[in-house]
Amino acid sequence: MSVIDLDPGLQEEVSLRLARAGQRWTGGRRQVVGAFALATAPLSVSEVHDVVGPEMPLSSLYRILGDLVAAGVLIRLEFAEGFARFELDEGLAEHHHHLVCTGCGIVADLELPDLERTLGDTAVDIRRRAGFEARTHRLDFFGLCAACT
Amino acid sequence: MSVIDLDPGLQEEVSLRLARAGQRWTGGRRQVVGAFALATAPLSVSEVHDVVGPEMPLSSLYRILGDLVAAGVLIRLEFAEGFARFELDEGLAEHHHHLVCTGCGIVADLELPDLERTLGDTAVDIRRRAGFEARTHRLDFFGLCAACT
DNA sequence: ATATATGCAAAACTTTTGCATACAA
DNA sequence: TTGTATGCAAAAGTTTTGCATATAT
Repeated sequence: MSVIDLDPGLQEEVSLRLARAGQRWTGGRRQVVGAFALATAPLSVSEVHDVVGPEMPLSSLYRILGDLVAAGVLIRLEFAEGFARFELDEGLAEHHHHLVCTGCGIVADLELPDLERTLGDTAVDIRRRAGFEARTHRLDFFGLCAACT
Repeated sequence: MSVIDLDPGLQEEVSLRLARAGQRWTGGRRQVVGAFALATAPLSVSEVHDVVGPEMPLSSLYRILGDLVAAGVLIRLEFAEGFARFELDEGLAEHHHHLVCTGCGIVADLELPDLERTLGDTAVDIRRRAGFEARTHRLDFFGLCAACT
């Protein structure tokens, strides 16, 4: 695998979150975080594996991904594909949503700043109506990408 | 398992969708659809199994769930739990969203009619901006339920 | 009668875990 | 040095599939 130069700000914030979780800033975790720093859409385990290289055993990769989720560096997503995807957690990347093409399966990131205010208001409303304390939300659109239309 | 009386309107629409997919309205599918007609939140395979009873082999249940998804009767969801959940597809139940408690894992349905108009506008905007033809969307809120707060 | 659906058994695929060794702090 | 992380091997959990039999139309 190649050495990826991480953005210093990202690196600092990631190692802080690892430290808070009692975790160390190791070569394996550096490689995996590097893969996500380059990504513009959520990555599957096998896509991360392709980036970090086959030298990393899948068992280690799964363990590292779980550790990074536990440390608040990654979040785990699923798109009804039968396997998990991961992306950088809040504060390490802009909050965004997803476009999922039901034709070819490609997943693209999408930022909707105008909608965020509305969704924030909705979260307040949900707390009043249902007593449910919404912390985060997830919004995905499903349809056909330009190539599949 | 007990015999569940399906709502006649639901039954008619489901058997229509099955027929369009070249599928038959069988006892097993009737039981499974019955389980979803009673549900107020997405069901996991094991929850459906609990309702229809242990006489139905898991292989048959998985096959029936796949068939019902193919026929447009159910949609498959995943909430990063490591397994799939299913619920009735559009037109067989009101369009709704989900509240997922990160404390106890419970998933509740939530209708947000006011937000639907905004999301529809957003879909139009996405088509203009990204050339992506959004057909449906999915919005889930994650946080703590009243009991877990 | 004929094609589809189901049950059983086996397997495939994703993900997790035990334990010995290697590494970060 | 000391506890955490990784590699290897094995297993667990979820989901899929082949084939013979049963069922819906």
